[in-house]
Amino acid sequence: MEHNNAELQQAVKIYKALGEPTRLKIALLLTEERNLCCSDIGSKLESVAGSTLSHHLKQLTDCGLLKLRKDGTYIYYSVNREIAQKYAPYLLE
Amino acid sequence: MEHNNAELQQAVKIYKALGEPTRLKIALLLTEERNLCCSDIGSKLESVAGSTLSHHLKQLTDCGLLKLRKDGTYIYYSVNREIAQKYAPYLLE
DNA sequence: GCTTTATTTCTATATTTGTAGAAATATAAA
DNA sequence: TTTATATTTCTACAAATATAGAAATAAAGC
Repeated sequence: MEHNNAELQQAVKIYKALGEPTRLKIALLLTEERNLCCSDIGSKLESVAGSTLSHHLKQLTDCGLLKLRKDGTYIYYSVNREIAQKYAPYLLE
Repeated sequence: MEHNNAELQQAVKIYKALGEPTRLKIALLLTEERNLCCSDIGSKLESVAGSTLSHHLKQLTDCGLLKLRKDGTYIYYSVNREIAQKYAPYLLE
């Protein structure tokens, strides 16, 4: 097994990110529909403060699970399908 | 997407279990080598108290990721490869 | 029976984490 | 420039969690 330490740490980050109900829902939303922005996602969830959402999106992005594209004031998020395939194909089912 | 609520909750549990360094290491150990008992695992990790290990193994078992087989005083753990394949094939790489 | 070994449960504690309000930053539109 | 919208950062706090020591439980061997 060639799981070096850096890869192991990334795996922990990814699984930690997905091991929380709101973040898993966000990840699933973004596999169904690409290019949603923060407020789009907020409106599809129930009662999550903007600051909380931002915090969750940061974790999902930092671990490499989400890609983002900035456009003006908006930031559009999508799932990095390669990473999802490797670590959590359940998302893509 | 047919992710019903029960399945979603299991997914959260699985990813939460894997989102912690010690537990991820345990899961990886058990994909390499089947049928290790609690104390075998303890001796392959560094400085983890028995009670802590028991706690981690419970989480990994409760979410369905580990199977166990009792034999006398020993409990042998193995990875449920079907679950791993679905949720975290990274473990099997 | 007693002793040893394996594991769990109980209890406590320090740390991490999810949450949101308020203030700050950034960009666009009027 | 002023206003509105999108997002982040700061701050605080309650809840969850990882940890381990001690006691309890369970099974095997003597």
